[in-house]
Amino acid sequence: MDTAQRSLPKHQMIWNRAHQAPDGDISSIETYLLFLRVASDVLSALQVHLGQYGLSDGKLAVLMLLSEAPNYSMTPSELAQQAGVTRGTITGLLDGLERTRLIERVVHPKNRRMLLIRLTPRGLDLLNQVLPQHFQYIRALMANLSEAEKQQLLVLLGKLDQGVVALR
Amino acid sequence: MDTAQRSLPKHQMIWNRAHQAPDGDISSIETYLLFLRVASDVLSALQVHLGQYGLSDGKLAVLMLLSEAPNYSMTPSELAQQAGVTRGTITGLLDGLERTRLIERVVHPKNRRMLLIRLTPRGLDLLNQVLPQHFQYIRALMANLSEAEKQQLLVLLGKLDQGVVALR
DNA sequence: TAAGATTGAGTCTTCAATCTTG
DNA sequence: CAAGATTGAAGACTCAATCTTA
Repeated sequence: MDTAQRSLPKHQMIWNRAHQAPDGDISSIETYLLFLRVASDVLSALQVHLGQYGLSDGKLAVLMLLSEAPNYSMTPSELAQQAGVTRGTITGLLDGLERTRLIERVVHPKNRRMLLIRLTPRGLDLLNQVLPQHFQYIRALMANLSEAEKQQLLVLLGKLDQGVVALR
Repeated sequence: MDTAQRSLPKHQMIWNRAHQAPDGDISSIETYLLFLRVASDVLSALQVHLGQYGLSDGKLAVLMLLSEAPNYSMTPSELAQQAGVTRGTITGLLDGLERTRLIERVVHPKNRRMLLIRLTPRGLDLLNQVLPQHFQYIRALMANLSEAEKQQLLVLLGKLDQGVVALR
C-alpha cells in the first residue's frame, strides 16, 4: 500500500517531482512527508486540547516550570531559557497568563531590573486539574502502539533528530 | 539509557509529574514528548531551510500547486483547499508572493467574484532551483535511517496518526 | 557598557465580519 | 441569500530597537 496516497495535495506534488528527479530517494521523501503530516496533526490536536483550558503549549510550560520552582517563582529570563523560547515570547505569554490571573508579576527584591513571576493559587489549581487530563490525553493518543513499538519509535525518532542536529 | 535526559526542562517537568501520577504510563509519555521535540526541531529546521529562499512551507506549497496546474493558474479557494489552510491564510501568502513577483493576481474571465493566481516565469524559475535542493535536504535529514528503518517509521507514524484522528 | 524586560515590525495561523458578485 | 476574497482581531513566534537599572 502506498502511504502517500493519504497525503495532502501539496505533498502529492512533491511526490510527483521526486519520482521525476534523477536521484529521488523515494523512501526518504515519503517518510519525511508522512512525518511532517503527523507532526502537524499532533501539534494542532495538542493546541485544540489545551485550548479547552484557555492554555497553549507555551503557557502550560510556564505554569509547570513555576509549579516546581522554589516559592513558585522565577524570572522571565529563566522561564524563557527553560521553556525554549525568546524573552520576547515570554513577555507575551505572561501578559496572557496575568490577564487570567494565573500568574503575577512582582518586583524582584534583589535587583530592580528583574521581575519575579509567581504562580497564583488559581494557577496552581488549574495546573492540578489539567495535568491528569493531559496524561490521559497522551495515553489515548498512543493507544495504537504496543510497548515494543513505542520503544522502536523512540529509537527511530532519536536517529531522525540526529539528522536535524547535524544540519544545524 | 534515558532518552528524556536530553529533553527541554519543560519536558522534564511533565516527566516528574508522570512518575508521581497513579497511572503514569511512562513509555507513552516519554515517546510523546520525544516526538514533540523532534517534530518542532524538524519543523523549525524546515523553516530555516526555506527561509534562505524567502519561502515558507505554505508559500512553497502554493508555488508547487501552481506549477502543476493547467496554465500555471488556480483560484485562491482551490489553493487554500489543496494546501490545507484557510482562505484567509491564502490571502496573506499571496500578498507575500505577489510582492516578490513570484505570482500574479489576474481577474477570472468567467466569474468576477474569483481571481486567477498565475505563477510567473520568475516563480517557476525559483521553484526549479529550490526543489532539487529541497530533495537533497530531505535526504540529508534522513541519512541516519536505513531503508528498513524508514519502512518501520512509516508504519509507526501511521499508527500514531490513527490515534490523533480517533481523538478528533 | 551590559543585562533584563518590553515594545514594534513582521510572519503565519485562525475565525468572524464585510464587501462584491451571482 | 450564497460564494469568493479580503480585512481585522487575536495568538504565538522571531529579531532588532529601546528603556531602565547595575
